[in-house]
Amino acid sequence: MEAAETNLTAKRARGLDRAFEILEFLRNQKNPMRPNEIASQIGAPRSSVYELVNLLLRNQILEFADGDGRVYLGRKLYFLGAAYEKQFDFTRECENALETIARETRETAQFCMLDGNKYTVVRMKEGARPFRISSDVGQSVPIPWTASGRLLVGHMSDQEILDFIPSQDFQLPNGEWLDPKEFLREVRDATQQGEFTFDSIVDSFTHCFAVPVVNAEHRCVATLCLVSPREDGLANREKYLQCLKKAASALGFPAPP
Amino acid sequence: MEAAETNLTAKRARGLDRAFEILEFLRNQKNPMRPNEIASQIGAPRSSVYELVNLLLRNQILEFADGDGRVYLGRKLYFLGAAYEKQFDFTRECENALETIARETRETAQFCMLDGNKYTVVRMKEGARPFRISSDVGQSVPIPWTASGRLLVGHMSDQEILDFIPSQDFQLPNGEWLDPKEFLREVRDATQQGEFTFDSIVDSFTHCFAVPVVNAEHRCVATLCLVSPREDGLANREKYLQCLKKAASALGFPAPP
DNA sequence: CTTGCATGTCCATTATAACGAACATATGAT
DNA sequence: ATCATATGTTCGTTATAATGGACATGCAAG
Repeated sequence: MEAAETNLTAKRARGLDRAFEILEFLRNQKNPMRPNEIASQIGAPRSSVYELVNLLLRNQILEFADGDGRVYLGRKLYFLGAAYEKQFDFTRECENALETIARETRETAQFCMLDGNKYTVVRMKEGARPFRISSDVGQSVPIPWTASGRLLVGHMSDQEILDFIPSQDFQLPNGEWLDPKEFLREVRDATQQGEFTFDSIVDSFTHCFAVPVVNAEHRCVATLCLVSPREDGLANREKYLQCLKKAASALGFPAPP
Repeated sequence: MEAAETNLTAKRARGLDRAFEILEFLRNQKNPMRPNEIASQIGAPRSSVYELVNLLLRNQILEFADGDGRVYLGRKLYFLGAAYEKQFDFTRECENALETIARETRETAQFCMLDGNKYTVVRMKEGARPFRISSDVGQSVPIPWTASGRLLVGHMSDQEILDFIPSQDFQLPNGEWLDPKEFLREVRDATQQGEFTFDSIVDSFTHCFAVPVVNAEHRCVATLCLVSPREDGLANREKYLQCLKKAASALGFPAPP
């Protein structure tokens, strides 16, 4: 056939990939949905989605969520996730660390990791202030928007980083574009210093602190961070950083992910 | 072809099913394994397993666990599991319930559900005794071996139950066989009473209490149970049951799974 | 050295999975 | 009544995924 020049000729997607696309989509929607709706939203053939959804239902990876045909993530995923958590048991130590940090600083403490090529808050402990600053656990956020992002990609080469982060993620919430060169500089700097702090890009009133949690190979596999009102952040900078670093070094991490 | 009489002619397995078979296998092994090893253990073609493992690695469903080719359940599963947990938020209430029960009784309290056609402990709070009785969270156990099992299948018909539970699961750990008829009687009785207690089948020194946690349709979707030394169980029977039932009725459950 | 085993890669074959399009049905708006 | 939209099902076609077997490598036992 002639139209071979662009290989965008609507390739067939693999069942496995579609399946995980469905799971990821439901995770982002945070609500049960109809197969039909899923198909149209993710741009997949309906017949394929129906078949996959049935397969996933059979495996308890999905479950019917209401008596009305809507499906959502299933129990099996919980069990598998729990098994992961048990093996790489960051939770327990992590919870302690966040507890300590939140108590000592009275600010909101977070434990963050990469989720694919996005940043996400895995665990959070809100601070003790009357007006607390918090964010959603499990949300996927563009890496360049976050302080932690500067540390989490520190083990990659410049080229790898640029290939890894979707280019549109350099557009900040206010519409401005962050120069990738500038970002790379900050990455190198942050990684070398073992810290990164800045006035948050995603709003106008918070200051963010991030320090790396490293594994045996000295690779940053997660971060501990603190979100504070700007003036308090500036006033307590050294104290906060020290608190974070102490907690981070106490978190012993095993294998290289 | 002639050999059509048995359709055991080594059908091709579906990628998705094999994939989940791999995940489930790793979950049971509780340890990272080589693709090769996985293939031989689950009796799947090596080439298929290698291809699937690579696909799963790409999707972060699996991760390399040591620098040595071994793979284990990945971070994405944790995130998906967390999303499930958030939607059907049994965890928070559940933790409270277990806490209360364990405090009031000083015995080990558990929150249990079905995992496919097995019984599993989802959450546990150990009691306050000098010698505590506990069991592994996340282990799959034959339904007939447990007190909770009598309640968890209560919504099915006799025939459905017998089809659902693998027949060899009626063989108890000591080798004896439990008569399915007897089991069905106990199921009906337990479901009607809203409780089941017995001297545990899996050991010689514990007594188990189980009460149902029901959803809006009055279907048992989980159980709360208590594991105590036999004499204490007998001595405190009414008190323990009342404590469990109070906690169970406080656990409000939403949709039908 | 040879042999065997465990591990990983590559490739041709063919059973089948993903797909699109047609069909079926209900619901609500015009 | 008519149309549009959302939902779910069925089926034939064809691209391709699952498979077995050949090949390559490293390592340890004989």
